[in-house]
Amino acid sequence: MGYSIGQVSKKMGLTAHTLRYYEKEGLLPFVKKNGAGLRVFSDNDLGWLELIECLKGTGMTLKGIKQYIDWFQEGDSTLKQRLEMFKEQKVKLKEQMARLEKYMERIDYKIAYYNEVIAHGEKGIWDRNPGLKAARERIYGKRG
Amino acid sequence: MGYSIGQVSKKMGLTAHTLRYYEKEGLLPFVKKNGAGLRVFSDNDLGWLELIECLKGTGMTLKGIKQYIDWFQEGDSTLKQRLEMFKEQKVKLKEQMARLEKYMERIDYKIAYYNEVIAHGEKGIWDRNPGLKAARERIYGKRG
DNA sequence: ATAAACTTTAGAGTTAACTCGAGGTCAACT
DNA sequence: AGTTGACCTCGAGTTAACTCTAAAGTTTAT
Repeated sequence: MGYSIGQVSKKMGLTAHTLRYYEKEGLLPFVKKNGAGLRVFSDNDLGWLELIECLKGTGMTLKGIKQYIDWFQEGDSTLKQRLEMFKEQKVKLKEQMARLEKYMERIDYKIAYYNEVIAHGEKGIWDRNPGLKAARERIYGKRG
Repeated sequence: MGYSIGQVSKKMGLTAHTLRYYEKEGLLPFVKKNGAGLRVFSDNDLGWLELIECLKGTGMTLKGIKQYIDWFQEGDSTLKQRLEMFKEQKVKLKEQMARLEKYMERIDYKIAYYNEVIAHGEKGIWDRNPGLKAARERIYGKRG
């Protein structure tokens, strides 16, 4: 029910330093301290950390995340802003996913290319492997 | 056949400053200069910039990208390293894509949640909308 | 009871990746 | 001839997000 900073550090894959830094930046306004001044994280705090991970992982800055947390703390008057923020984040995320698909194609091509060159040398590679040639042209256009 | 730094800047969405910075860091070893000392980018250079974008976009640092370019310039003796690098990058990219799918679920949930709260208030939300409740439990587990 | 392990704060330092500014060259218009 | 605009180099400055240190207090294990 209550976790030390070290336990949370392990669970979330963040250093204790980073957790304190996040708190200092206003990202963890709900974390309590016990009588001795040690932080005690609740399950709810872990939920916030997962949300922070999600937003950070989809390209939001800590400042943007803090904005959301501030809105949350302001209460119901900011519901629309918060919804809007997630909608924007979803658009960005979809773009990002599309970009990664493209990158994956390019990397797959590179892997196929290097496999081919390592196996049979560079000479005559396009005649030998028309599929690779097609992939190359799909990705790079005429040039390369 | 030859592009100025300004043209490349527009084409690639990078500032001229950034392009010069990349060159200084050893990421564009093939860019030529004309008699007046102005950079002249070729189509091949644009290809390199696209690869840089791809590797950067899949989480590689500029230092890592430079490593690849150095290997490339060393010639055939580094073919295996280069293949290995792309294979590793592919693994990371797959992980990243899986992470983004998770994040998308969470964001979709948040959007559904805020839509519901804005439309009908927070009271009785779980009874009113069992699908939302199920989504919530799928994403957050027991807590929230 | 005492050592080892963990946590605290405040503040300084680091890293990656830009980002900018000053001062200068050069070609093209007016 | 002068102005405009794009380009050059060099070096300094900025930003985000950590990352670390020191000195002190707390908890846990023997």
